This record gives sequence, structure tokens and C-alpha cells, in this order.
Amino acid sequence: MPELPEVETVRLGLAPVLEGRLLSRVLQRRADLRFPLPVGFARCLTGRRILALGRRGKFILATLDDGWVLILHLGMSGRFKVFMGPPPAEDVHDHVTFETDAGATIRFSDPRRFGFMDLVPEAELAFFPSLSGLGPEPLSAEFGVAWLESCLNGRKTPIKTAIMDQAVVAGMGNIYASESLFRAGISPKRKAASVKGQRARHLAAAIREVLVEAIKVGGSSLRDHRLPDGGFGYFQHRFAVYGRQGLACPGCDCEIAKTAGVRRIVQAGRATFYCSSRQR
DNA sequence: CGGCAAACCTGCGAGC
DNA sequence: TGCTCGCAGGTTTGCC
Repeated sequence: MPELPEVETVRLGLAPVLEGRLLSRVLQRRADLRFPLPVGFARCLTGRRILALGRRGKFILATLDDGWVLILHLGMSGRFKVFMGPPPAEDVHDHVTFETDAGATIRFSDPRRFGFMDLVPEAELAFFPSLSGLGPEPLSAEFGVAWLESCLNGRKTPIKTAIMDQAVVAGMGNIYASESLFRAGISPKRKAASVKGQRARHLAAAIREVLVEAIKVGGSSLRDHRLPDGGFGYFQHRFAVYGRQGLACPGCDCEIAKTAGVRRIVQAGRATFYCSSRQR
């Protein structure tokens, strides 16, 4: 499910109920999510205060008052539900529950169990496997045309596959890769190394724009993504190409042209959507 | 080393 | 109605 905008939306929703709060109770209903939870997971968290809730790529990072960091990843179907009063009965897929000293209940639900949680000392965070390889945050000043060009240089893989590499664009996922390339007018099939100069500049800008716009409207709610208060994200209504095979892309006559609208192809095992007349 | 398919797990919609 | 198949927003592994 969640790419950078969805994860950021979730983080923004959780911050008011978690930041500065004490975890009065933590319940773990199964031994594993994608991976086994660390030994003593609930015990280690109980009584800890959350100092800050951050994000790196698709990871949510909760800094604890004992020098450790709680790492949260939503996988494909993970979501957090927040209840301020007495919570309803647990769902079969509610795997972990956090209760705060302010009386909030936060449940992590994840049917597919591709999500995971882990506890790491803050000093070791930089060495945590999937965090250490992340590229710069696409919305930070570090990310720009220079970085993008240096990553793409020499790479033979298609540009779409390249920008989904978390070492290139931290937090990029399948939806926003297609949407960014559409905005930049670049074919997803183009060799990564050929995206340089003006094209790279357009792409870097398109990536930032798409992510910022998506965050503004709460991300994309296709199946699973919900805001922690249960509300929906709205960016799915703004998709130019994602999931729109056979339809016209915005402002284009591709639907009636011989290209028959937005195309769907598969790259590295993932669906890619693009307009062959607007993207070269 | 680079690139790709498969695996992990469940649910849902389409088609028969 | 009920079954099977394909597909889903992510990451890791192992193979060529």
C-alpha cells in the first residue's frame, strides 16, 4: 500500500497522539509480522515515552526516551487506527496495540503481514539494513538533478525501475513512479542513463511535485490506505495514468488515437502505466 | 555487479 | 451462488 505520501500522512495523523506521550500498555497479539518481533517487544516499550515521530523513506521512526528507536513499516496493507475513547473489539488483523497515558488506543492492522516493527538503539540506526541504503529524502535539499543524474549515470535498467530503487529516491513506490514519469514526459521504458540534463531536471521536479501534492490530499486510498482517523486520501482521483489503462490521459487524445489510451506494461514484475504519445 | 523473478500473505474482483 | 485465477501500494532473496 503505502508509498512516501501515505506513510507521511500516517505519520502526521499519529504524531498528535503519540509525540510526548507515555506508552502505558503495549499488546502484541502474534509473534511475527513479516519478521518475528524482537524478544520482549511489548515489555521494552511499556512505560517508554515517545519523544518524536519521524519518517525516512517509507519507514516511520519513533524516538524513545531510553535511547532506542521503534521502527515501523506498513508493508503493503498495514494501517494504524486511532481511538480516543474505549476502542471497539479487535479485528482479526489487528496485531499490535499501543495505549497512551492520554487514553488513546492505537492499533496496527495488517492483513498481508508484509509490515514489520523493530527496536534499535538510536546510535545503530544508520546501520539498520533497509535504512542504511536509502537515498536522500526527495523533499529535502539534498535531492535534486545532480543527485539524480549521478544515480542514473551508466545504468541500463529502465528509468522506472531506477527511480523505484530506494537508494535513488527514498520512499518512491509504484504509483508515484508512473505518475512522476508522466509529468516529466519521460517513457518508463527509457534507459535510465539516457535521462540527463533537461530530462533529469524535469524528472527531479516532477517527483517532488507529485509527492508534495499527494501528501497535501492525504495520499492515495486504493484498498487499504486510511488516515489514522479512518478518513480517506484523495490523490487516487488525480491519477493521470496509474490504473487508467485504455483511458485518455489528461488533456490528450491518446484514447482515440491509434495508441488507444494509457498503456499498462510490466517492468521488473510491477505494473507500469504510461501514455506513449506524451512520454518519450 | 546488475537485473530479474520469486517468495512472503491475505483479500478482492472478474470471469466462468 | 460458488469456484478459480489474477492482481495488489513493498522488500528481500537467490539465481543467472
